[in-house]
Amino acid sequence: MELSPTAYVILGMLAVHPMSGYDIKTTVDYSVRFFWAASYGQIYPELSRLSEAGLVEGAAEPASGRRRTVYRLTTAGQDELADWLAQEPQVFETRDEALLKLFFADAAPDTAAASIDAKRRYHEAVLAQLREIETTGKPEGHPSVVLRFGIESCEWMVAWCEREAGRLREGAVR
Amino acid sequence: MELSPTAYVILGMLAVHPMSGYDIKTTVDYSVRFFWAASYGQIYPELSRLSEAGLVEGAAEPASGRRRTVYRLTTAGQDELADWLAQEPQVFETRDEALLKLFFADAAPDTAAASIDAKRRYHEAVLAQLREIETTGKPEGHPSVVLRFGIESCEWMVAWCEREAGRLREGAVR
DNA sequence: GAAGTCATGTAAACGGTTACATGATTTT
DNA sequence: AAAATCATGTAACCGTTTACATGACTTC
Repeated sequence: MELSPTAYVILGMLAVHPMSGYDIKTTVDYSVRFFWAASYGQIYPELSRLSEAGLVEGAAEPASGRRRTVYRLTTAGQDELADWLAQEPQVFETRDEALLKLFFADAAPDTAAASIDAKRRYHEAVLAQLREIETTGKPEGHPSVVLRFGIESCEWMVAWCEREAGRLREGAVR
Repeated sequence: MELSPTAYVILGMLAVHPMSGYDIKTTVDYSVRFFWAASYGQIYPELSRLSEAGLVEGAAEPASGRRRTVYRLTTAGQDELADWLAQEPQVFETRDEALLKLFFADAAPDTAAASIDAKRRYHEAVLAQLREIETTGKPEGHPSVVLRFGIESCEWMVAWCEREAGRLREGAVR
């Protein structure tokens, strides 16, 4: 079967434990969104497709009066997820507007410092969120490895921005 | 004016010196594509739009019989680029399928090593390309700062993958 | 002569975001 | 009573990729 990576995010989340589309969105926003975001506009239609394909199964489980559909992985869904995990990852993409502006900064050299600054602040903000997740969530297993990656790579990014901002101030680039 | 970031990639490239759509694509593939890719399907229509908006100007400059349109920035285009450079960068996005698979690897623990391995090989490949660009292109000014960022961040990524692969082999995660 | 490169462009499809709509429950 | 949260979904739009089409010149 050929599914979009975002479909596998859903399968992966349901592998941990059954949950609603709303729960999936909340969990994604708390975890993988830093390297794979997902919106309601994807999650709900994708859940329908996965259900039709027999990879997940939804059951009405109203919580305190609110209608609610909790999905769980089927055996076929577990197999599909395992197959995907065994395949070589293909997608490595970055969109970094700060690097883009820095690259073109010869056309307006006095903007370079602000671009590096914004990049530093972005990574600092992510770092704060990840540290929050580390202390409140106390993740284990492979998610904790990925979280450590996030924290350490952000630390590296912040350090690079500080170092390069310093070099700019010294006039090393012009 | 509200343009897509990819439009600014075009403006930025033309700020260095006038060139054709084909040249822009070649240059992008050799430089910013690691953090901002662009395809012909974007470049040619975007050049038309920018031309209509008066930000670039095209002139027929056939090279050895082949028809060819060389674009250059207008004064308005230079202003537009400078305005954009002065604005705070907004887009910071990463899509990393290896981290995604690693995150879900509790569902198939023996796949984790291969995902980290693939990530390491990806960054090694990029590193080789960037080092090639460094030796053959000898970039200066801000592009060289960005290139150094690319090289050093890739080195960090490769080192992280090696370290974490080692920890996995030692059975530190399960 | 074939393959590769220079060069321009379009159309379809895809993945994803944003905004909107709805409505119940819970918290302030 | 109002604001926030839980919960589900759709429609429009946007940016991007991929595939295709065309054709001339250059290199092997």
